[in-house]
Amino acid sequence: MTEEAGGSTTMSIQAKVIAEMRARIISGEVDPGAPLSELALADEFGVSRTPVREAFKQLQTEGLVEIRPRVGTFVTTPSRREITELFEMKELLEGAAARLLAQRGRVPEIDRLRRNLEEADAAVARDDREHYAELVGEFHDLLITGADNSKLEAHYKTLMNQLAYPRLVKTSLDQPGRPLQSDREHHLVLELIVQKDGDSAEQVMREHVRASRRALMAGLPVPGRGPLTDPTGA
Amino acid sequence: MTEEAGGSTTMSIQAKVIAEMRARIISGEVDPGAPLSELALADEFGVSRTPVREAFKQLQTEGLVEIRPRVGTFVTTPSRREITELFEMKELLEGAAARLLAQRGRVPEIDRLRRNLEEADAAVARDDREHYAELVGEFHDLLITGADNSKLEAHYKTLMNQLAYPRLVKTSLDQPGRPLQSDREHHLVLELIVQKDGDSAEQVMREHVRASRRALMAGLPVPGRGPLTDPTGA
DNA sequence: CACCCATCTCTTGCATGCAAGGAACGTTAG
DNA sequence: CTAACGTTCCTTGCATGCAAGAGATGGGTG
Repeated sequence: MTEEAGGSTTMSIQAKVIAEMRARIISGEVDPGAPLSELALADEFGVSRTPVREAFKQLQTEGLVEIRPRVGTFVTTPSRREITELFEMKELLEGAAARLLAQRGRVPEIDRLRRNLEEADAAVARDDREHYAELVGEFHDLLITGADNSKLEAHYKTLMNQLAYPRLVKTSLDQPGRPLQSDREHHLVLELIVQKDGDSAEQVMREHVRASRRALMAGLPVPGRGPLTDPTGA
Repeated sequence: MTEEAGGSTTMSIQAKVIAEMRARIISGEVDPGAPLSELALADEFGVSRTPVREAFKQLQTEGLVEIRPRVGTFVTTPSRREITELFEMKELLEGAAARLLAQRGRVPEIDRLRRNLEEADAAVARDDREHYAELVGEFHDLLITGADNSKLEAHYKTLMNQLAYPRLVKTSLDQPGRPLQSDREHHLVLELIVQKDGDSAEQVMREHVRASRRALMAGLPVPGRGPLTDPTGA
């Protein structure tokens, strides 16, 4: 959160552990609910338990792992309710970002959003869902960045990490017709932003988030199934 | 963030350190920018450096301290820009909370808000700013709690901690006429919530936050002064 | 056969020791 | 007197050892 991932030089080894573990969790490389042994990770990275332990502490604050004292550390498994809450926050923050960006007027991010949509149009046209998924991520990131509020950006990233969003996007885009619809909604939002109509931009953006959430939920396996065997998910 | 403060029993000593340090920073007991020595704190709490160190790690993720590698750990000093950003987020989240609460309809928090305002009216009437400040904090907390979104609540708390809000409220209430005005705005917001007019509730709540921010900034010492000697405040 | 209890192992929590890197200070040269 | 340099002290980063607690596993009993 504070330092961004980069080269391996000048990066403390615990920063590397944090970046690596975060990537694994977000990408789904490690399953939700899976136990993370300090010792095993330490051996794997060739370091002692200490930096691994401190990495866990930070990942816990970010909401990615859960440390149960004297028991173990586990990858967080968001309950259904939490997922709903996370999307509510996503809608809120992205809507606000759209409005803020509209208020800022002509800034570089606008151009980058334009280029993003040009590429996206092409990707949709040739049904390249993989690439389109990346562009969707970039679109939302650009929107947030364009709001020019570092706190909003930081909290947004935390939320997306908890959702393991990159993994989810593809699911929603597998819904028939969703990519085209999504692309259209992006165009509309950008247009309203360019017109400096902040209110409408926020409104449409929020509706877009809700739509994407619906498409996503529809593509999920089964309501009660998944790694949510844990009864703590109230 | 994950565990709430409570009795000293069954609480790991690092949790105690975290709670204590957080309280000190928020209350202003330690000045922004002040160095926090691991060793000194460890001695004071009668523990080793390890739990203090882990506490720092978490407080850093919460944005309350800054760990400069090989140099030291310091209480964060939000730049002027960051304060603006934090208030922007405050406005956003509290506005959303008001709307969400309005949508929820009749819930216990509504009654608690009513009782809060009754007490607040009395406090304002007898010019008890101290007590009113507490009630203001409770009002906003109840609003957030009433939104029934744990993520929103968690992020809100983090933001308020970064603002060292409890300390700021009193400043803003020292503006002449501000308590009465503030109390009125609270009443209006609650009324709109009861009427289930979410849109208006959000709008009025956001305006209220902006007003309180203005009152607060007006009461601050001097724009460029204070512990903000750090030129990083772009 | 089912259930309860003791033990045993694996987990993390904390204490401590050592090393590397900054920053500040005193010193010395110009 | 000023400025540059070398040294010293203080800071955190990491490794390791020990102890306490939770969970699993086995044996014993009703």
